[in-house]
Amino acid sequence: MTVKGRPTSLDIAHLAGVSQPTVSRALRGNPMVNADTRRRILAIADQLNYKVDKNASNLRCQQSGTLALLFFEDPAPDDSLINPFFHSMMGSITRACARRGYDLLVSFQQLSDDWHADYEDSKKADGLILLGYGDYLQARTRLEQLVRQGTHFVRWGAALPDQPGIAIGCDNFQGGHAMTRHLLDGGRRRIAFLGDASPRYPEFRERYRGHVQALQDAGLGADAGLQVDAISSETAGGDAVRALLDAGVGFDAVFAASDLIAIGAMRALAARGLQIPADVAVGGFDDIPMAAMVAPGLTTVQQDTRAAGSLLVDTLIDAIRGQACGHHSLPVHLVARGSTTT
Amino acid sequence: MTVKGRPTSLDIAHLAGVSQPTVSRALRGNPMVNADTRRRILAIADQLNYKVDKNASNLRCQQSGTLALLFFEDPAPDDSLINPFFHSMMGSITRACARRGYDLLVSFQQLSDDWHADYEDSKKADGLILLGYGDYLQARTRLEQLVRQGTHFVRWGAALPDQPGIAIGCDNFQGGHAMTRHLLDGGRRRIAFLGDASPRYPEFRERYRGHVQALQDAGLGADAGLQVDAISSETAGGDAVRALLDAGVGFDAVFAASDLIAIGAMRALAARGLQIPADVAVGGFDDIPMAAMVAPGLTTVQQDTRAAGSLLVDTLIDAIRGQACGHHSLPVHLVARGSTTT
DNA sequence: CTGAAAGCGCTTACAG
DNA sequence: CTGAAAGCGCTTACAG
Repeated sequence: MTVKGRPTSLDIAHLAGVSQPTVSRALRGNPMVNADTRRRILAIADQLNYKVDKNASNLRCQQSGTLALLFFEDPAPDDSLINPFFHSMMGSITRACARRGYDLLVSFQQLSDDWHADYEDSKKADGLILLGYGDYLQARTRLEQLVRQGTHFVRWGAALPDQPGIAIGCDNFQGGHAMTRHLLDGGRRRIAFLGDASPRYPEFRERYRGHVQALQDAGLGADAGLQVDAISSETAGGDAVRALLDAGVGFDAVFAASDLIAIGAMRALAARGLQIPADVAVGGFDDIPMAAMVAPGLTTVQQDTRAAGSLLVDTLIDAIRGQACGHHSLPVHLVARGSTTT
Repeated sequence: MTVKGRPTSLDIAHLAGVSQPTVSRALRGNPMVNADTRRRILAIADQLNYKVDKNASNLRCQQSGTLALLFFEDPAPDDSLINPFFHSMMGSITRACARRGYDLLVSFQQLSDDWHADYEDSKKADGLILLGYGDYLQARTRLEQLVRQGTHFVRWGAALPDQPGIAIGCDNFQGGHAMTRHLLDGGRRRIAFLGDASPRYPEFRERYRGHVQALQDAGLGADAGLQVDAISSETAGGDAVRALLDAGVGFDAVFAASDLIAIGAMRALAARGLQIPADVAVGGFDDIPMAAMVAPGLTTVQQDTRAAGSLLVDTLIDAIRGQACGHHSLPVHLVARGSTTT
């Protein structure tokens, strides 16, 4: 029982003495097929290590059983670290896809370029997952274009009402609020916020809004001089702290909009001889693995990447199947470590 | 100029007033096509946002323009950290694929399960890249099966002569040798080696062989009592150090077969009140981002993941195109930090 | 330089 | 329960 090259369903049909469509039916578990016939077919297929040709099958069925993950990275000149938070998301998305029986195409995109987002148009994928697309205002036009084209997609980001497409995110406002309340509870009063709080970065902005709300809840006002823009990198965190120190702005705590910023800030503080948390408490956001490794451990707001990955995949599959779905935001969880407590 | 649903090449043909094959030729850059005709076709295709249906194209051409990355992970009960080294590899493989014009399917595999390695059989991918497949002796049977089936694949691992398929790895022997020489140069004489040195983990074994060779080059013998098995995790590193201390084995340096092991070892040493590097110097392997973050910084052997990713992808594509290729090993580079020097 | 024809390997109505 | 037929959207000899 041998066949030249990879076997086709026609080869199986010949060997089983049935027609090719019957092989197809048996393989797909069509209940109409006689049980004996099915068994014979499956045995032969197994023996020949036959696998359905997905190109043929997908062409006929007009779908691919595949999702595409578009991961956007800054074209950093120094080839610096990708935010480990996204690594974690990528892992959970991969696993969620496997659970749902979808394959996953992964593509790293340059923010500067035109997006290479034609996986659905070329029928290689049934939908897209967008991760880390940078400046929201710049991305917005392209997101709207995807919506217009009828592309199925979900993105990780701020789940705000007026945004195009479907966004899944964590409750950034709540996270920002929790961190600042935690710092206030520890007796801190002058809390610097490191992170871009403009509409370009809606997630950071929400964290900042939560921060301001917590201050107000405590009867305090937000000091604009204590907010410093920073993108999510260690370098930016160090720069922000140095800018504050050099400007002579007094502060007893730092709330960094991401752990990478926080870690950069911790280094810069230590380099200037400041003790953490004695002189300055530091809080972050994400709970990347490094947060637990640095000394002292970094207090941070944990995002549940496992739930996030599942929800992204499930929501996208719902959208592909034509089920209406909207934004969704996930609860967060404060993890207290040595950088804010003694 | 509108079309119901996603446009096909036939739609373009109608609009351009040519036959469908001419559209196909124009789109693929066939030089036979009249320049004016081509321009007209491209303009229409662009306007309709037409993309070639990859399922149809791949079916006809019998290839997919896609590679599959099989990433094996231990079914760790605690959902612990994936070795960050593999994250880095994944990034460089993704980028290398993009450069070569291939798409990349990513699949996380459970070590325990049967491998889900039928991407090539089902024509979803032209070849496989294997990363982190655990115990080599257990994997060997499956690797041999892939070879027998004629599957195109490359794997990251020890590039040793008698292994099935094509392996790309770093020069583990050289790396092991360099680290131990570095520790000896620093005046250390009792160097514990943490890592499984059995044929189950050929990469660790090579690192160990390099270590032993460096000892011999210095006129020293290897003390079997100083080698402790450990898989690549912080937990295993901590366990190994505690086992040595509890057994009362004296040592003034630790050479961990991976950075994760080293970091676990550093924590365990610190917990027992030992100073790094004063009491015990610590060296690792991989140069994961955390190695630079821990205090003191971890001296380690850097693997060039960028070159590795490119080489894996290039070699696989060569193999797919029928070009003979063999194992390949990449140079390594010692990075000295505070864990071994003052 | 271009068109008519065949065919990649499936899946799914349509008959029987 | 099963087979003959059509067709998914391309690409590539083969004619002209």
